[in-house]
Amino acid sequence: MTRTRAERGAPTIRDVATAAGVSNATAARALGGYGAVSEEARRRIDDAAAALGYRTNSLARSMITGATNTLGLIIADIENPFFARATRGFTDAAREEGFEVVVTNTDEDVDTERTAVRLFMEKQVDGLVVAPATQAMTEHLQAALDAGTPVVLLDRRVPGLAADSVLVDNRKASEAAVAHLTQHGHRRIAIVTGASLAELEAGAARSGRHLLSTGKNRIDGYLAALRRAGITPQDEYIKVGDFHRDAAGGMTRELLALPIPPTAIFTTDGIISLGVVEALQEHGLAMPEQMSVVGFDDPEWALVVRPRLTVVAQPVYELGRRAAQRLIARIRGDVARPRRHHLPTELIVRDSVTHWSG
Amino acid sequence: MTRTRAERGAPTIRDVATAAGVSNATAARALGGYGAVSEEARRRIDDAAAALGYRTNSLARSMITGATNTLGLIIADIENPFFARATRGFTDAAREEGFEVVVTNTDEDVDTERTAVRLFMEKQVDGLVVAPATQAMTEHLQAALDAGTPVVLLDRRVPGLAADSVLVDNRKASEAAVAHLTQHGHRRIAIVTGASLAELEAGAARSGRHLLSTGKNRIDGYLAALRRAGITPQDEYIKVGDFHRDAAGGMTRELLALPIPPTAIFTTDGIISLGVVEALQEHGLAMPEQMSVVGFDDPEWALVVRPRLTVVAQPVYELGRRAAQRLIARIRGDVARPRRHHLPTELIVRDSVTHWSG
DNA sequence: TTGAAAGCGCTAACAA
DNA sequence: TTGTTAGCGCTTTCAA
Repeated sequence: MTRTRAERGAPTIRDVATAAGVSNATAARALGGYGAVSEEARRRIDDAAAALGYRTNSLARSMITGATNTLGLIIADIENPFFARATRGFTDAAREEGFEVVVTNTDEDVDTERTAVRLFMEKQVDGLVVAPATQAMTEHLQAALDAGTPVVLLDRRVPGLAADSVLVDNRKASEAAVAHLTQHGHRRIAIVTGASLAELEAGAARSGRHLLSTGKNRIDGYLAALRRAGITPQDEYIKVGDFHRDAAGGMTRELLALPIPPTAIFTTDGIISLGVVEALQEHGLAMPEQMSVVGFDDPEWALVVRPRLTVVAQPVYELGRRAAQRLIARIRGDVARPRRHHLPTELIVRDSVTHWSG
Repeated sequence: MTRTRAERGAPTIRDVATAAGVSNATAARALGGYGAVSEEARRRIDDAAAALGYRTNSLARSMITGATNTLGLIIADIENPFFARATRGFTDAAREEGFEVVVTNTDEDVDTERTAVRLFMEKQVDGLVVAPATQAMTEHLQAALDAGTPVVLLDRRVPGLAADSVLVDNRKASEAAVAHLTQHGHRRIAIVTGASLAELEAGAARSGRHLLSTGKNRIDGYLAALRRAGITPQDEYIKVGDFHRDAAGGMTRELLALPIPPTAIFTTDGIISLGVVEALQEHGLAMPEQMSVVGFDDPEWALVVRPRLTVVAQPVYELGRRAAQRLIARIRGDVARPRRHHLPTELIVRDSVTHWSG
């Protein structure tokens, strides 16, 4: 099964050329759509190609042109609706421009990410979009850049890396979400958020250092909103776990078991929102009367759950599109100074927040 | 930006060989991990490679070996949680075996599917997994097979195509779901289901011909369950639209506007379930008292919606894994007769069905 | 164990 | 407009 085309009997340009009675080069020009070919020759070549069932070998072409028309996409988890939607935006935009997409999940693991970058580079992808698992340990991204492969960061930034990033202003968006809570009289407000494996292991979550830019900015926004409202942040209201539903549920139960539990929770991601809402329901807590909730990202179920979930939504599909567009611009030679591309967020007020006058 | 490696200054095996003072061939053997190389030479080559920052060009390798270690995955929509989860299973299993994955969305469009197959073949993928948009017009799949590229079908079968398929017994699963309804006394049971664009345009939905094997089998299962219960199927209770939430909502409203509306609805897909539940809520209908619902697939929100959704669940992740495993077995030379690989489904009884004694 | 040489299927000068 | 001739970077005989 591991044979060259010829061994499998697949016709090459040479075969087509012979059959059409022209030279190798002429057939290549007609089939490749470059250079000048007479009508007459083109017809004979097309006929011969059709008769033989000729198919281009893009590997051979890429060897010479140096372009594979393929983009690498490195994300944490395609199953996470955020990444699924961003991927959709990315692949749609890529296709519009004639590019294909190779995808890998890292599960927020830096080693996996490193391997993916290497593999994609070896495959000669024309560019990479990465949602990096950490801010530190990103030499592999720098190496890609050094090798001349454009890199665009999605959803997360890496300070010091000369690459475009496409994301929302997470700090501002979170501040708006939490301000919505303080404006409703809440003063005991918890945050349930996620971090990558490496960071959790490093205890970074605690210290607040090395957090994903996104996670860190969402916590910062939370803290800023509290401060603005004259509220002193409390450590036991800040929960950092991994990006899974069960982890979020566990953190919620810890919050509820506190001597003085919070009256509101800010969840920083759709999957976390799900875990939190589920745990609150299991606990028999009435939302929003006994517990208000604001989520980040607008999951598909936000409208069918009761109360309907109030959220800060980001334009996820557009994030993916923009990442592709920026990357392709770079591939095509754009040498402008790399910058941060911020897309707007929107606070969507529904029913999961109520006034607190405890 | 479209330059060969040499032009970008990327070192090749030749460069490493020169630096290490050995021949091209010896360096290749050491770096490629094949053939015999002395300890001494290997050390010098590895050092030189590291010093130069050498990276394999897998395109060149694939040209010769005829294998790209890449699998093509062609699905309708990565945003659909069913496909997202299947994709995750697929890529996880592929990676375990040393394969990478290229993905494309077809949106159930046959032309897009055809293009994707051609592109992937030109890229010399080692094999293809396809969730085909139709049963008819599948010459492109036959062509792939003819060219020696293994194909495995995911979730849907194509009669007459000599390819493995990995899916559940949709007829049986649907029959079980609808039987659950008849056992609860329901006699006016509707089905809301999806079909591909081509089929909808062809009016196939009406005639029941050319439906996706999966869609068709789910309708057949529904009809069988009705018949078993001595119920005569009614055309106006059979709704076929596209695989989108809004379409499902629209069909639900049509059902509710009927002179004699159904007392229960069977939804054949997670996204459709969402649209249906949403429309029922908007309509102010009490579930399950005024309307019972059974869904196909177990969406993430099934536990946070009230009533919690009763569903027939399929092992989606495992479906993706199995597809990858079958494909890789084929790539490695398995020539057993192609067969259907059925995975088990499970009826998960929750709260969205109640007895009807109208 | 090593090296020389051929060639995978295609594109890209260059000359005619 | 066409053909000739070199390769792209690697693997793979074959002989030494």
